[in-house]
Amino acid sequence: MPKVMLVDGNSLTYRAFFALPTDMATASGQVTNAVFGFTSMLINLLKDHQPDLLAVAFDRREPTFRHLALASYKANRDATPDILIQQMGLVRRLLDVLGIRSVDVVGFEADDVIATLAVDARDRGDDVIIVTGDRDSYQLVEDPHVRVLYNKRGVSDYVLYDEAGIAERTGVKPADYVQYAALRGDPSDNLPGVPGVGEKTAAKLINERGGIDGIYESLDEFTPKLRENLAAHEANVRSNVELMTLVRDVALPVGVADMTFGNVESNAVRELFDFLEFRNLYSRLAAVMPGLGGGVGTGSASEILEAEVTVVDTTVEATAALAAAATTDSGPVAMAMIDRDGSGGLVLVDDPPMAGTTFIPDRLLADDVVAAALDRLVGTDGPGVALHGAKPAVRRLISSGIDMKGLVLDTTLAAYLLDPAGRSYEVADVLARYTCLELPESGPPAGQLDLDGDSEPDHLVAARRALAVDRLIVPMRLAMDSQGLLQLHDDLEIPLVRVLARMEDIGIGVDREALIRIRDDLDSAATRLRQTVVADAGHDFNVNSTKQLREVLFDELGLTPQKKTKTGYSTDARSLEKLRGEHPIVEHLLEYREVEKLRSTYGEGLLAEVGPGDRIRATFNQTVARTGRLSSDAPNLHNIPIRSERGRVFRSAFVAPAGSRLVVADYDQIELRCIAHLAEDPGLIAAFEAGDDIHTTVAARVFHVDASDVDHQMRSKAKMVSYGLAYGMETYGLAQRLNIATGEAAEILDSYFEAFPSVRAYMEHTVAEARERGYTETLFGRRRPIPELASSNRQLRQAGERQAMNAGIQGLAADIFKVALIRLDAALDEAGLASRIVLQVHDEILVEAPQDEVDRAADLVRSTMTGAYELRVPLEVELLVGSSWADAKG
DNA sequence: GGCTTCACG
DNA sequence: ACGTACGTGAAGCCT
Repeated sequence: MPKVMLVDGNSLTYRAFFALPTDMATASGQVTNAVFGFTSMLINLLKDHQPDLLAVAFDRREPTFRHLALASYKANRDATPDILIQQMGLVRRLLDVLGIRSVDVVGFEADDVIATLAVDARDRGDDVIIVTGDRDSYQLVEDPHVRVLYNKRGVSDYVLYDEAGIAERTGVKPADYVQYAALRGDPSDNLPGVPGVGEKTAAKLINERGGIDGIYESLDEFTPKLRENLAAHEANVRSNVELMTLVRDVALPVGVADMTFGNVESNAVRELFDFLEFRNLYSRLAAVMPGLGGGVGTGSASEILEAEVTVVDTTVEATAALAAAATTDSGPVAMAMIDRDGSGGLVLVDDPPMAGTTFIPDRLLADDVVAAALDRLVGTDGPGVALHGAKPAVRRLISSGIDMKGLVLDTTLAAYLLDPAGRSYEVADVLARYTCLELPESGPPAGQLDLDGDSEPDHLVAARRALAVDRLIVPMRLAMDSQGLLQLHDDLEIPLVRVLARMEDIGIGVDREALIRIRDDLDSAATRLRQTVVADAGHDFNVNSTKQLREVLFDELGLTPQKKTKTGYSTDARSLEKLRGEHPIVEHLLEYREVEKLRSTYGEGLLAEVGPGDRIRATFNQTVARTGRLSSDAPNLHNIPIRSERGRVFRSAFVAPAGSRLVVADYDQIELRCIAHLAEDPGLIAAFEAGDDIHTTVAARVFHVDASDVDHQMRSKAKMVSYGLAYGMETYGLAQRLNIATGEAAEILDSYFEAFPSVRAYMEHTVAEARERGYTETLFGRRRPIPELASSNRQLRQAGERQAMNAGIQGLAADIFKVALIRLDAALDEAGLASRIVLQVHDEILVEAPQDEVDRAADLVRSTMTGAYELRVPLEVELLVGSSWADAKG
C-alpha cells in the first residue's frame, strides 16, 4: 500500500521561522532560519517515514501587487513578515530543485489542498500522513488510513495521531473535531469560542448531545450560566464551524498519482545550497534523496573549481559550438573573454553545465561565418549571456561589429549591487562568497610578467572564470532577488553596460595641438614659478615635497602653522591662503601649485591618453562609487578643470571633429531637486515649481529679505548651505567654509530649517532608518551598508550619519542620470541618428552630433533627460552647443 | 601602499 | 574635549 505524505508548507515554514533565530543569515544578508528549519524538517520526514508519494501545499490568497512599482514598494511592508515571505519563496525553490510537488490554488489555504488530496488518496486505498502544525487537520483523521503528524513546536517535536490518538488528545472523534473546536474557539486563528467552554466541556457537550445542533436543541438542560453563554455565542459557533471545515473538493492541478518525487536537479540543488550556505545539510539530504548522489560539491569544505577546456581549431567547429550554445534552453550562457594579442579569444560554458568549456581563439572569430554565429549567440534573440565584468568584452565585440544586446547577468555588477562597499569584486572572491566553490590559484595576474614561464595558458584561466560565472548565475540572482535588487540589475545596470561600452569605444575628440600648447605654456610657467619659490626659500629644495616644504615654511621662514595633518603641519591651499602677506613665498607657492597641478595631471596626463583618431577613451567604472555614481579613470574625465580661468582652457581642447558639434547638457540642481522630492518639502517644491533661481529663493527665505534684495554674497551663502545640507554639514563646517563665526553659521542653519522644516525631518528620518537597518536604500532600491552607524566611536558614527544623509540624495540623482543615459542612447539609435554620447560627468551628458543632426539630437537630449524620472519637482536641463566643450553656448 | 594635495560633480 | 561636508581619481613623495 503506497505511503502518501502531505505537508503543510506554510505551517512548517512558520514553525521553523519562529523556532530558529533570525540572525541566521548568509554573507549577502539573506536570512535563512526558516528555510533551513524547513529543509531540516523535510529531511527528517523523508528519513523517518519514507513516503512513496509526496506533495507540499501552500496557502495562496488573492494576488498581491507589492512589487509592481519600484517607488511604492518601500511603503507597505512590514519588517517581520518580509523576511519570512522571502524565505517562503526559497522553500518553494528548494522543492522545485528537489523535484517535489508544491501545490497551491488561488483562494484556498494549504489545509484545503491537503484535505482534497487526503480524500483522493484514501479513496485510492493509500496510507496518508498529513504533516502540519495546524490542528484543523485533525478532522481528516476519520479513517484508519489517514493520520496526522502534528508539529507541536520547534522543528523536531512531533506527535503522530491516528483516530484513537485524536480521541485521546481532544476527547472527541475526528469527525466531531470541527464542532468541538468551534465551541472551544481557536485563539491562534483569532476565532473566539464560547466563554466558559474549554476543552473538557466542549468534548463533554459534543459527546453527550451528538453535536452542535443537539446542544442547541437542549439548551434548557444546562446550567443558567452555560445556557446563557451558549445562546449568546451561537452565531460565533456556527461561523466557526463554517470557517474550520476544510474544503475537500478543491479543483487541483495535480492528482495523487502525480506526486512522485526525486527527479532532482543536482546542480541546481548544489547552487541553492551554496547560496543558502547550507554546508552540512547536503550530505544529510543526499542520504535520503538517492537521486542526489553522495555529497557532491557541498560538504564542510569548499570544492575546488577545475575546468576542462576544449580548444576548437577550425571555423566549422567554432561555428558549431556557438550555434549549439545559441540554442540552449538551460538559461544564460556563461562566457569569459581573453583580450590579448596573439592568444586572445572567447570561452563559453558547454551545455549542459558539466565541467566542460570551449575556447574559440580570436583568429577563428575573425571569420565571417563564426562571427555571425557569435552575433546570434550574444544578440537579443539568443539565450542570454552572463559574464564577470562584461564591459571590456562588450567593448571588444563592438569594435568587431558585434553588438552584445543579450547580456543578462554581470556577476561583478551583481556583487557590487549586493555590497557596493565591497573590497574586491575579483571573480575568485565573488565565487567564494556566494558559493562553496573555490578557484585554484592561477599564474601571475594579467599585465604582470611571467618570469617563471611555467604559468597556465590564458584560456585555462579564462575557462575557470567562465565556469565560475556559470556557477554564480543562480546564487547571485537569488541573492539579488532576496534584496530587491533584481530590477536595478536587469533594467538599469545591465543596459548601462552597453551604453558605457559604446561611449568608451567611441571616445571624445581632442585637439592634440591645442593640448600640447596648453601643456607647454603651463610647463614654462611652472618652471618660472618654481624658481621664484626656491629663490624665496633661499636654497634649492623639492617644492613638490610636502615634507621639505613644511621645513621651509614653518621652520626656516617661521610662518604660522594653521592646521595639522597626520604627519605634520598642513601646506594645503586653505592654510596657505591664510598666510598670504606673511611672506612673498606664499603667493608664489599658491600659483605654482595651481600651475603644476594643471601641468602634470591635465597637461601631461591627458596627452598621454590620446588615442587613435585623436580621441581619448576613458574607462567608466560602474562598480566603484558606493552611492551608485559612475567613476572615470585612465584618464579621469570627471574632473576636467572649469572653476579656474587657467584650468578651464583644457575644455577648449575637447572638441567635435570638423562637420560635427558637441551638444552639452547638464541637469540643473539635480541633487537639490532630489532633496525637495525626498523630503517633500513644500517650500522647496514651490520654489522649484516656480522656476525661480533656487539659491536666490533660498537666500530670501533664510535671510528674511525680498528676493529682489538678495545680493551676490547672500546667494552664495545660500548655495553653500543647500549643498552642505546634502552632505550632513554642521554649523562649524559652514562657518569654516563661509569664513564666518560659528554663531552666525548656526543662525543661518536654524533659519534654513525654519523655512524648510521637512528637510530636517527627512535627514533625521533617513539616519534613524539607516541605523535600524544597517544600510540606506535609494528610491530605486539601491542599498548601501553603513556599519559605522553602529560604531561606538563617535567620530566614525557621525561620519556614518553624514554618509547616510547623503547616500539617498546622491544615489537617487545617480539612478536618474543612468536612466537618462540608457534612454538617450536608445533614442538616438531609434531616431536613426549618427549622433553619439561621447562623455558623461555625473549630471552632464556630451553628445557629438553631425552638424545637420544638432537640432534633432538636442531635442532628444532634452526630452530624455527631463523625462528620465518623475519627481515632485520638474527636472530641468541646461543645453549648450559648441565646437568644443568650453565653447558650448546656449 | 600610505599620505597629501587638488581637480571635478 | 574632539572633530567637523558627500562622492571620486591622479600625481608626486616617502617609507
